[in-house]
Amino acid sequence: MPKACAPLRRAERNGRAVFGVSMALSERKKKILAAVVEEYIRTAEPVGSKTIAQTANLGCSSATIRNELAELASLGYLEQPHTSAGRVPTPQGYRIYVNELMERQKLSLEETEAINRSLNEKLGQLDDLVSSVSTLTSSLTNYPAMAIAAAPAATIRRFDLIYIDANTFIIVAMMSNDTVKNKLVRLPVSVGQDMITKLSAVFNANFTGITEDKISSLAIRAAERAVDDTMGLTGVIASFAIEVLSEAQTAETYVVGANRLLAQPEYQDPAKAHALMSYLTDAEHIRELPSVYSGGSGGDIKVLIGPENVAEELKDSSVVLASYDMGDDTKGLIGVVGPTRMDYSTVAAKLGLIARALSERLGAGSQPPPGLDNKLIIKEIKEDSHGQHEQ
Amino acid sequence: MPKACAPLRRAERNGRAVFGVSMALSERKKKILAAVVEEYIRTAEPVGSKTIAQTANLGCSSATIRNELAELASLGYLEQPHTSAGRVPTPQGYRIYVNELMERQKLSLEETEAINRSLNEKLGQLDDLVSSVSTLTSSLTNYPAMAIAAAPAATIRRFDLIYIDANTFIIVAMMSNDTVKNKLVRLPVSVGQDMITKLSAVFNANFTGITEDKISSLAIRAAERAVDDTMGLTGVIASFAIEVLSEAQTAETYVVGANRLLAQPEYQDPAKAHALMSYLTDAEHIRELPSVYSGGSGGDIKVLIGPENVAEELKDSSVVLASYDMGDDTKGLIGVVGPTRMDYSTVAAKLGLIARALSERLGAGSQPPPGLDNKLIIKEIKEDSHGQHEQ
DNA sequence: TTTTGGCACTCTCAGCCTTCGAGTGCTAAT
DNA sequence: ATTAGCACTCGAAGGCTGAGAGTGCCAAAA
Repeated sequence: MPKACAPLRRAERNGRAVFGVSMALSERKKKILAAVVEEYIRTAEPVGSKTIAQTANLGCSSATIRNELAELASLGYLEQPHTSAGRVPTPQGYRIYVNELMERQKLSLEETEAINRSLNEKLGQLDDLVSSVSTLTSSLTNYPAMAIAAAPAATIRRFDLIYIDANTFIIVAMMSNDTVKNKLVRLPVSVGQDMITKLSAVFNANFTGITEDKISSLAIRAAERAVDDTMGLTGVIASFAIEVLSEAQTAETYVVGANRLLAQPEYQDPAKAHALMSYLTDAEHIRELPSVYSGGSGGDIKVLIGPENVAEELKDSSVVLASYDMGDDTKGLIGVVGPTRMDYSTVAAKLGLIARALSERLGAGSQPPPGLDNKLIIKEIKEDSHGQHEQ
Repeated sequence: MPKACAPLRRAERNGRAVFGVSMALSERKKKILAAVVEEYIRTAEPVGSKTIAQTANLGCSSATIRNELAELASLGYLEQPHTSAGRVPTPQGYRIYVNELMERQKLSLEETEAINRSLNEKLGQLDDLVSSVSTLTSSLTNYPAMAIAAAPAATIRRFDLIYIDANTFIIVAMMSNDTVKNKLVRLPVSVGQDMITKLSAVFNANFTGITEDKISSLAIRAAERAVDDTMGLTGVIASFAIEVLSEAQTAETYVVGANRLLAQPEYQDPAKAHALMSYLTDAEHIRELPSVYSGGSGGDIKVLIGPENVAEELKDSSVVLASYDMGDDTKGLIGVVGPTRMDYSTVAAKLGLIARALSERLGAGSQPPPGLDNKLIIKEIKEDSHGQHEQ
């Protein structure tokens, strides 16, 4: 019968705060809550008083723990699936855990290195940044991951028309966000080099530096007259411009590893898994995430637990988000979805590391390139080529 | 007691062929087999003699059917999950059904139109052809779908270097398969317009029309000397060329709608679903499909039933493949994965329709463009810009 | 010789009951 | 304030049973 178990200070009794709100749990309650959450995260089974008495070594007996558990339950941080089962954290319980109790996990040196290594590799392998980041995050956390690159409205900085032959030319548009878009145009009629030059001039004069909504059919008509275009070439180029602009506006999203959900016991029910996977699969839904992230400024990790999510489909899952800086005005977001019983501390640590690493690489490398090591430059500046896509 | 049930010809008795092999099932056996397969496809439940006696109206009693079923079972076309259950088709049973019994389904006019309409829409909406085709196929069949565009080794037809400012230029490569690749290059040092011109000339002279393996470091060194390059610019451009060439070689693949598996009763077991989904998620695996398709020449539909698949993961699923013609030498493949109890006739019909429609659109539109209707041209020739990706 | 009605038999599935064990809540003692 | 102890609750697992679906076979009918 050890006596190591310090009695509560009077004011703390019953878990009431000394002043006001519910923020004051006795030290012991905190420890117990944390133990329950961690044990439950590990095993996915309701946690009983005995287990806690053994693992967390407060010097209390299971009976004492039982009393504490009952109070934590009446405070709304724990609940019982049924009368004679152990306790399971409620969303509020997880919230307290994430906010106050969870120890910010330090990844081991090996892990950190492993992540850095993968980052280097992956960023080179696939050429679509958003896709690689998402793939990487998913495989590092073992949860489905999403990545978003929200670009602010871009404009076309400059047009180049490359004359190939009488029936063919290429449109190249250099965008304000330093990406380059192009298209090959084949014509059923001949066009001269001079026409191409004229077109180029007109478009550079009238269609650069403006956003999509500023392109009026009037302007297109005007351009058509200006170059004396009877073949609809102006239209072709204008369409390209419009398309490229609207494309630059919509955030690029990627979701990878949805199938990993099936490994989690909470998604053993195929109907549940299906519902969530379908939700994640729709890019529209993913695009809504940044508005949700709003709170945390750069680098911050935001955790949305169960019902804290707005989307009905996510109500009993959790989402962890981190933002990274893409150098120009672009902000990227990476996130992970999982059961509420998610390993928050590890996920948060990994997401944070990835986000920071990305910000450094992209943020730093972008303005003045660091050197002329080909491989590096290529990977850093690279942006628009095309590859095969996973999932 | 109807007498409509024609007796078997003597030679057909016991399902033995008149000459040689097993290809001769009595008419009645065929009808019964087809009925079992179709009923099982519909309900996913073992089919009993009574059900068949009622649905397929051969004028026989259930007892007769029972005898026939027993023979079909001993021939290996049907099996029983347990002694007192109905019959379920074996892979061989499905094979006979697909080869001989299945009526080539004619899609209704509405369906055909619906598909054509979606094709028009989708081909315009998303800009990545392979992705759209895959998405479309999946949503039309309600099974996971994959699409592959296998390109024969391409070469670079021509380089253009666009000078932006002292620190910046764009590389544009026009490929032999009529796609265009580009990259923006930022430099830490200044380059003159003249240098850019020189580089362009050298690369157009020495690095066009060759495949990746023909680019030697010797040639790059030579080019470097030719333009008197001390800044590694040659390397940057060469790297780009190599990358773009190898990228053009690897087949572009896309898999969409893996989550649809979860709707099928045979994948209610999350472990199974997970295994298959993970398999499908890996682009490497998908790239192996064309070799499997080998058999069918263009337009043909190929069906792989259960154990006919080479990959272990597909051994109790089926795959339906169709190829389409992408105009140039490129062949595309679309496919659908599902349980062996797949609705082969509908899926085959839909896949066929999609493949034919694609071949027409892409094959026809490519050589001499049909007219100068912008929207159309844009969609048909379009190939390289970049959008958001589903899934 | 083929078909058919009939019957015995088999096997699964769903429901019900029982048992077992984990875990609680309460109480009395410290 | 803590704890040991005990009665109690409840779900999960196992066994049993009856119902139902379906078969296989046989003898009679066509």
